[in-house]
Amino acid sequence: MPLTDKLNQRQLLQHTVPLARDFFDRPADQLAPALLGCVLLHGKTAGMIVEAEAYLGLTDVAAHASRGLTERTRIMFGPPGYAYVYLIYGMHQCLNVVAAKEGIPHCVLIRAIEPLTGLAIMAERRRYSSGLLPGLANGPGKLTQALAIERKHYGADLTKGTLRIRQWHDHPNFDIEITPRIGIKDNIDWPMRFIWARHPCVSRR
DNA sequence: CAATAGATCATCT
DNA sequence: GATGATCTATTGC
Repeated sequence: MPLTDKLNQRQLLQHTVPLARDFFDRPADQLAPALLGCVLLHGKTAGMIVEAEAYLGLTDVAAHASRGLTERTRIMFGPPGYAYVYLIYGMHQCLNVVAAKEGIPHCVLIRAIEPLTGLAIMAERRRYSSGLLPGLANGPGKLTQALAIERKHYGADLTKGTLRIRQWHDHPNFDIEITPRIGIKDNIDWPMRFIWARHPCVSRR
């Protein structure tokens, strides 16, 4: 049972518009819900963001940037709209979107997408053959592998280029559910995980 | 179904 | 030298 694209590349570009830099210029807890429903593209593959977590920089012990500026966290201290990509558990890449103004190291972790175009390419990259849509990119490590996002994309400009985020001309209507974040040890009760409510492609139902 | 072990390495202490 | 913003396979109920 091969997965079929919901849209082709032309239709996707026709129905979406680029995001300007100032779209990203807000605190992470406001950017995260705003990114739900937006489309993340890389080359011939793309998916709609359905789950994201906010990390609030210096005021958030769970955030990498809370312990200050290092070689790894440098990009978060710069202007918004750039990619913060890092390796976790020795094997998975995680994609974050830098939020807020220069000097304020907020970011949003993209945790799940609904695959829209290039599904066959994504399935091949993940060696995924179950034919079930939800499992293809419902997790931070799964989506980066499906979209071939790696550490070389650290610092990529997400407003343009091959790795980028666009917004629907007609933004979809949906409820947002907010829960605590996944997999962290500090600030575990903070409700900073934003989910497209009842969407099948969210991680950890 | 839920719980858990193991894989694996850049980054920071 | 320890530690993860994870995933998968496997075990056990």
